Amino acid sequence: MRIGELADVSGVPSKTIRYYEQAGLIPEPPRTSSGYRDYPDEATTRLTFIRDAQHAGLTLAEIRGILALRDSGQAPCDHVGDLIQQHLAEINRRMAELRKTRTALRELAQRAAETDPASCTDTDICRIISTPNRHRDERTSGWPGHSTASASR
Amino acid sequence: MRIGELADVSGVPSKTIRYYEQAGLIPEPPRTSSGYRDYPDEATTRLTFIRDAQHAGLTLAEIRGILALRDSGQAPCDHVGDLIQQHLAEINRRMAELRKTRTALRELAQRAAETDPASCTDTDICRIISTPNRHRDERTSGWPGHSTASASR
DNA sequence: TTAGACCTTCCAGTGCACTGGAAGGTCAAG
DNA sequence: CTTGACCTTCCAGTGCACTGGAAGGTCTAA
Repeated sequence: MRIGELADVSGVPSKTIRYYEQAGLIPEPPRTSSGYRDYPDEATTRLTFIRDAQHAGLTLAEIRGILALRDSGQAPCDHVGDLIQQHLAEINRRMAELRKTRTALRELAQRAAETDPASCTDTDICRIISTPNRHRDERTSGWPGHSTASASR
Repeated sequence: MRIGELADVSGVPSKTIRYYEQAGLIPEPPRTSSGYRDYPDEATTRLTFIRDAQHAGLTLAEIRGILALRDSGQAPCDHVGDLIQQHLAEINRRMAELRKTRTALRELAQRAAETDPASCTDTDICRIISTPNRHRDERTSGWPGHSTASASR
């Protein structure tokens, strides 16, 4: 498979695929006689994994580490086991943070549901909501006063 | 509370706090007579939320949107409800991706546990594992051959 | 009153993850 | 044999999220 086809099936641009190679995320593929990159089918799986992990918020450096671990396959010394555990802990940490954010958002949805939607007829208000601080020097300080009884953590 | 204290209690550098203000993530606080920023206690909660959401993989633009929604408080028109639902969907998407990554990592841990740790005595091998492609022009193409029976998705 | 810690604005630089474009080689169809 | 799509390398630029540093004002403690 040449780079363009891989780009099509994986949804990752050719440019980005070359960049990933250069960044050590995917190994250098064999070349055709004319110098074109010639990818095996597994390449799509790998790119899919990279994109999944990335959308989940992992950096390329972290993903590179995970992939390297995975590629090593035959040499899982204690150190590698530790690394895997570290990555798992990191992922669990991130999921916890995502859950917190989701909870905050659900509370918001709750508040929104409880207020009468009919009370908003002017589209300008919504525009203000979606783009804050576009209209400076308001009279108010802007700090929301909703119950935040002293800081946690 | 002045910016330095807020930085200390929240763990977010003063520079970054000013940057968040300029970026519309936190409102402009009142100033002391000498022009120093004077933050209310809620500021720490807000910074904590920003950091949580960020560690979860949300961009500042997304977080800004969520905070703006939250600040609006009293004007939840249908449009705002939609936005909340969009953000929730996005977060669920990200959590699904995080779960996929975690599953991949757990399989890895499984493989590592099944192989004899005593088979690895040389620290060099581990060093190779943690920093791939630092040693180019190897004889192998580098593509791992482990069972990836045709691409999914 | 002066040292030192803290604050202000402004502007420039950094690292990550791409992304665009130039300049040129390859290949199948017309 | 030429057109056009595809590929190659290399280098430069972009957007995001900071981060550092200059130049200067403020405040407390010795």
